[in-house]
Amino acid sequence: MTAVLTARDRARAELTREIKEEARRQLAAEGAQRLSLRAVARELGMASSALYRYFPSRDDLLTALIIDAYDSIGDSAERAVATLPSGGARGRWRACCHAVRGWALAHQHEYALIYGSPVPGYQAPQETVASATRVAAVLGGLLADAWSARAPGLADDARAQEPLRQPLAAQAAAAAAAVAPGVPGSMMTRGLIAWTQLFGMVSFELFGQFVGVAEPADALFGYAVDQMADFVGLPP
Amino acid sequence: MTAVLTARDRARAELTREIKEEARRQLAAEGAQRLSLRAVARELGMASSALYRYFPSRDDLLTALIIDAYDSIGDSAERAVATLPSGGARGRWRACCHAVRGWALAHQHEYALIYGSPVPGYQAPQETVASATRVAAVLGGLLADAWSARAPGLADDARAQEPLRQPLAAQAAAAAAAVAPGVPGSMMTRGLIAWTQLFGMVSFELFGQFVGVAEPADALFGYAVDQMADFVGLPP
DNA sequence: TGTACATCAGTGAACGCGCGTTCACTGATGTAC
DNA sequence: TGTACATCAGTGAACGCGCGTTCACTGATGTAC
Repeated sequence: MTAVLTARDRARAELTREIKEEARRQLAAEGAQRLSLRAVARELGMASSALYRYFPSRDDLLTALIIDAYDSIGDSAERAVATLPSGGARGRWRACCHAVRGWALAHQHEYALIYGSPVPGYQAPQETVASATRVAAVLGGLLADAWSARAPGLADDARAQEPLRQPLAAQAAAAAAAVAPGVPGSMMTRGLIAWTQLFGMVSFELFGQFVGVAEPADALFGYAVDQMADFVGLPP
Repeated sequence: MTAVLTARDRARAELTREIKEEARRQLAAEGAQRLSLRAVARELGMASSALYRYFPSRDDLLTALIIDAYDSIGDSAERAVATLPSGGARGRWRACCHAVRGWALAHQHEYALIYGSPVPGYQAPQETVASATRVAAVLGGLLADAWSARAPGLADDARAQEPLRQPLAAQAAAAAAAVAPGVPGSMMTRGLIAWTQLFGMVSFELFGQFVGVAEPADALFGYAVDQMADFVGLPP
């Protein structure tokens, strides 16, 4: 046994990647329900039974794709924010929100896989949680930055510190502890609301609710992003 | 030919209803992808080919269910508002939002059918639009009421009349003309944002994004509804 | 370094399933005269 | 009111499809001595 990968190990890693890539291609083309092990194997020129050496079942392949999708959109959001280290909280907020929408438009079926209706009969395992949290963590980080850099004594301050009732106060405190340390409950709750607004709007656009109402949705989206930045209390 | 329905006509109407009912039952139990004509026929004790006398294809049955679902949630929203004729715009706003969430929780797969990721290969025909608009029309109606009953000269007034850039101004004007006559563009745009927030939050709750974050989501939802009422400019 | 054995990847056939849709048919219901 | 014909509902068999998964197998790669 050696620390260097054997040829077998390398081949295995390589093929695992290829299987996921082909599966992702089919997912993008046809959607999750149409994704079939047999079609993936066919496209890869191997027997369908061979895939079982790599993924014990179709659900496990789906899980891998789900994790990859969460990581991919999380990456986008993180990179968008990282390229603007000095952009101010609002600039980074905008960048993050637009990165989310951009990723969603470019990966519609992957977006549907993770933010759309759950695949029937499929139960997402615990392993997806860490990846699923990344976008929320970026937004939460911005709230935390803005809060810790606040000008003390502003009117916003008071509003951000309105007391909340239980169980909302406890939920907000737990969420803040997880993604936005130091942020008070009321501001955190507003952050949660803005979070649902962001994905609600992207989903409406992708899933066809904007047909005849807001097409293209670029302007509405940009406006909403700024309104929500105000709403959560980011400085102008 | 007579105005009275023949026995044949009555039987046909009856069976059409029964088919939709059974289909809805399976939809609720298993989700849209698992809905099959054969299973419906089996449950009804008839040959699967017999269903083709009533629906030319599976997609047509789906369309009928989609329209029924939109009408059902639209009914809920309309009735919730109608029972509070003197409740004030905010009370009716709350009632409408809670009716939407309540319906969604009680009809999860039907909700997913109309507000979740589109069924692959299925294209919603034009006939669904009228039913799909009903909830938005209720919310828009509340905006229109609040706007026409406003106390002139308030600060809110000015904010509601901020000018918008194109194409947002045109989209907002068209939306207002459709569901909220008289409402200025900026207020209408806020209404659209609140609309996406409402369904975004319901979808997050139903589709599992709140796991470990906001469970139960009642308190957060109630809070968000009030925040959005403020946001669109409803009086307290 | 060479050999004997164990591990693993990949094959191809098969199982068992359920689906949407078509079609020629039988028998009942409705219609025109 | 009675009869001849047309319309329609429902049947049952069949077509053709694709799927996930299992299993006994072959041959290549890795490991221990």
